[in-house]
Formats: sequence, structure tokens, C-alpha cells
Amino acid sequence: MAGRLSDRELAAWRGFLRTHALLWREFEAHLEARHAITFGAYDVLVQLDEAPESRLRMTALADAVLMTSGGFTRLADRLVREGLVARERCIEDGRGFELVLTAAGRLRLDEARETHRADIRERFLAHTDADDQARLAELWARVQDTGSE
Amino acid sequence: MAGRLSDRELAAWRGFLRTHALLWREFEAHLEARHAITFGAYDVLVQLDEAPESRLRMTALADAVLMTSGGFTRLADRLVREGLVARERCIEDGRGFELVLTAAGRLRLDEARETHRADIRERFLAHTDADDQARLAELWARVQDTGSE
DNA sequence: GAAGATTGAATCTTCAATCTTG
DNA sequence: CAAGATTGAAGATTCAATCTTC
Repeated sequence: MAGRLSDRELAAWRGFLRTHALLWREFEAHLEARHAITFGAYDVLVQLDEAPESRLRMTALADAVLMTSGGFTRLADRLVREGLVARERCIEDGRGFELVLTAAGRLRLDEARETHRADIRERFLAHTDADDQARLAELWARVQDTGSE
Repeated sequence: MAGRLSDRELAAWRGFLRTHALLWREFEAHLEARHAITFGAYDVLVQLDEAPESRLRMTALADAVLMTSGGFTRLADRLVREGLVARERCIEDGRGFELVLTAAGRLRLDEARETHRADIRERFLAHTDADDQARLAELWARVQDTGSE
């Protein structure tokens, strides 16, 4: 199973890497220019918005956005400083903290989400049909399920 | 065309983001642990290996790996310091420099490529068949072509 | 003056060590 | 002592300013 990748294999893989890099840059530039928020910060707000009571533990959030705890502490600092989230000591476990979405955070998220959804639709989904989307979703699920073994 | 994304659309898009993040981390960890090279450095070596005479201008390389000229200067510094590439003043244009793959660079690339190809096959391509790969390649091409308009 | 490349300052992230609470 | 979170140090990248050559 050694040897070169075929042109087809290479196009599938390299296109994946390059498309991600391009779209990430485009989308982040839009979020920063129009809503003064990074992609990482946006991701945290989305996670909070989808959580019960718009509230999650630091560790849970760090895992969700694939960051180390140290890195996430600083990201949380920035979000708190901007007033988009509040940091509250955990009731049940005095070692822990929770982040809660503030009204300002929800507002910013709602605004940014419009921009971001339009980007996703225009630059990604527009090139797919329902069948493509279903096949992609299955592919991503297979890759991710295999990795967590 | 406003409003939420469907579950299918969301799964196609978020899976794309997450799969990329996971595979990038895995593959880079393997390259660093086994070959003492970052993903970015590996990418430069690949670009050089595929270029005529294994030689390319700084700017061309920076574009190819999607970095700014400032950032690429430092990456080139690291590669030169490790002896994987040589920096040579451009004959035709005294303002420019070229990077050339050294024997050590080619050796390191050949070793790292084995690891990396195995990763791509096991973690990505193994979940696709020829038809999937062709459809993916077409999708990436459509997205990228639209962006450069 | 413009293009190619480099440099300094600032930002963001990780790793390892540390602090606090269970 | 272990878990949750924070901090200091180091590394990588970007932006803007600068230097060199065309």
C-alpha cells in the first residue's frame, strides 16, 4: 500500500486542505471586519448559544473548540473583557468556572451569524446539492468516528 | 435565502471544519514526532520537490503555501538553519531570492512523505472510493474557482 | 517610485509549571 | 494526590514599516 497517491487521490486531499485554508481566511476576514470578532470567538459564542441556559464549563468549551485549557483561558479572558460572556464560579464544583452568554454576546452572535451563514451558503453550500451534503456528512462522520477509537 | 441552515447543511459544513482540525493535528503531530518537521515546513519541501530544478522564488513559495511574505521569511530562515533548503540570490533579478532543496532536505522529505502518505490513506482516503474522490475534487475546484474571480 | 524581501511589534496558541479546591 | 483553571515562557504568524534593487 506504499507509493504515490493517484492524481485523483491527491486532488481530493489537497483540495480539502486548500479549500479549508481559503474559506477560513475569507470567513474570518468578514467576521473581523464587520463584527470585530475572530472565528475562534464566534465558535465559542455558538457553542454557548446551543447549550442549556447558554452556559458551559471552561473545560467543556475548550474541548468543543479544540483548544488547550491554557489557550482557552486567554480566549475566555478576551471574551469577558469585551463583555460578550461572563465568567461565573461553578456552584457544584468550586474548582470550576462556567462561561455564560451575556445579552451583548447574544446580540453580537446574532449579527455575526447572518454574515457567516451567508458566507457558508455562497462559498460552500452553493456548490453542493442535497446528495453532496449527505455524502459529505457521512464522510466526515466516518473519519471522525475512526479517529476517536 | 436567510434563516437557519438545515441539519444536513450544518453537518456538511461543520464536519468539514472539524475533520480538518482533527486531521491537521494528527498529521502534524506525526510529522513532528517522527521527522522533526512541521506541516508548514513539509509543505514547502513538497512544493520545492515538485518545482523544476527543485528551486522556487520566495514569493512563489509564500503564495503556494498561503503565507504572507513576512511570515514566509521566517519559515525560510528555519529551513535554512536546519539545512533542508539553501537561500540563493536570484541571477536575473537581484532583488529576489530562491530557495533550493538540499540533499538533506530531499532525504527528510522522502522520509516524512512515507509517514504522511500513510496518514492520508488511513485517515482520509480509506473512507472514500474513486467516485467520492472525483466528486470531492470537483467540489474543491468549484469552490476555489469561484473565489478567485 | 514599485517590487522583493526582511524586520519589529503585536497577537494568538501551546507546553509546562503552578495555584486552588475536591 | 487528582482535577480545573491560570500563568510564564516560547514559538509562529500577521501587519506595517523599512531596506535594497529594478
